[in-house]
Amino acid sequence: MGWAEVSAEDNLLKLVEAEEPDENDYRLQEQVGFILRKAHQRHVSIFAAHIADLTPPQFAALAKLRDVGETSQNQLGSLIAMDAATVKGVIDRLKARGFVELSKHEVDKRRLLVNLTAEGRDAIERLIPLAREITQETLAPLSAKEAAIFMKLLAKLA
Amino acid sequence: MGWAEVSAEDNLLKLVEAEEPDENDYRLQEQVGFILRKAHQRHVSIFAAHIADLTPPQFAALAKLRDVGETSQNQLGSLIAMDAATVKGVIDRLKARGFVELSKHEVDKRRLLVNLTAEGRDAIERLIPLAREITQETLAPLSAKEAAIFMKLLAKLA
DNA sequence: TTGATATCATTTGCATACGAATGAATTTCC
DNA sequence: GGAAATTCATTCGTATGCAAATGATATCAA
Repeated sequence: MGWAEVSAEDNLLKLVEAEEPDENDYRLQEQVGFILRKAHQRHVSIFAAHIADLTPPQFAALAKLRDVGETSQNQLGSLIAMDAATVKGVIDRLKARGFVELSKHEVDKRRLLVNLTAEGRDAIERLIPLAREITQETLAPLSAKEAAIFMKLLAKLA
Repeated sequence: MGWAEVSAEDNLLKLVEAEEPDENDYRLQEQVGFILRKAHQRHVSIFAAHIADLTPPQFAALAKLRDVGETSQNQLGSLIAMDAATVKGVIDRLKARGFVELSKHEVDKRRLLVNLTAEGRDAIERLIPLAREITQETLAPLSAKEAAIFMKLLAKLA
């Protein structure tokens, strides 16, 4: 096969590819959702290796309560991106462990107020240094500059 | 208070800060794990809006079976990042819907082989174009160049 | 004021996700 | 060949995560 024929075939191929970029070609491992799920799994695993007795959602609830003080259960949920059903379970388990206490709102009787106990406050203060390590280890595959770019883009996406 | 005194205080502050960069300052919403969780939630929500009758893990199983053909249940799990317990539930539900069929490995009697049914193959072929839209919409907050960078860094992280 | 809406919380049902324990079958290694 | 280790799959328990339905309370508006 001569040089010109190969070139013609190449050009035809390119034309076809331009029309149908990847008709039969769907690569699961390159899809953002699939990799996002794996990255999240990896982070949860790193978290568990550093903080064995609390899950990331439980930690998030304690950390946010430390920031904002007493809030209603649903309000806390919206601050840490959990719907009402999910946050209830998280708070129930934190209450069972003595990290938070619940009380009724005086005025609005619908609201259930959540607050840290002394034990909960001790726990979150003790765990925050470990959480810093978790963040570092999660980002460890990236250079400092890459990590900064990644965080900016990830925030845009979330 | 004189100029020199202010300067001395500033220097002291800077020294202290250099030792303890952010003792009391832990911002949950800036931690990679927290944002990763939110980004993943957003993607799942976009997925559900486009593909209502299948979850992302179920879709991943079908898409991978389309790629590799018949495999054992555990092997499929490792290809799509699911442990044995999780993949079993996913495959059970796909089987109940007629998308996959199970058979015993002739030689190695421990293995449970999974394969697409004709219906499963039709479904995945039909859904792949929607999955492309899901990827696009998930990445929509980023420019093309940003998306390319993000995917490269995310892959490094996962 | 009261009737429609909206908000807060709970419950149920379903679907990941994973550690740990178990049992069956296979492989490895002495 | 046979004991030990490994692999495949299942089951159980616990913990998110979300949709949908429900009940109680609050707010809005006619």
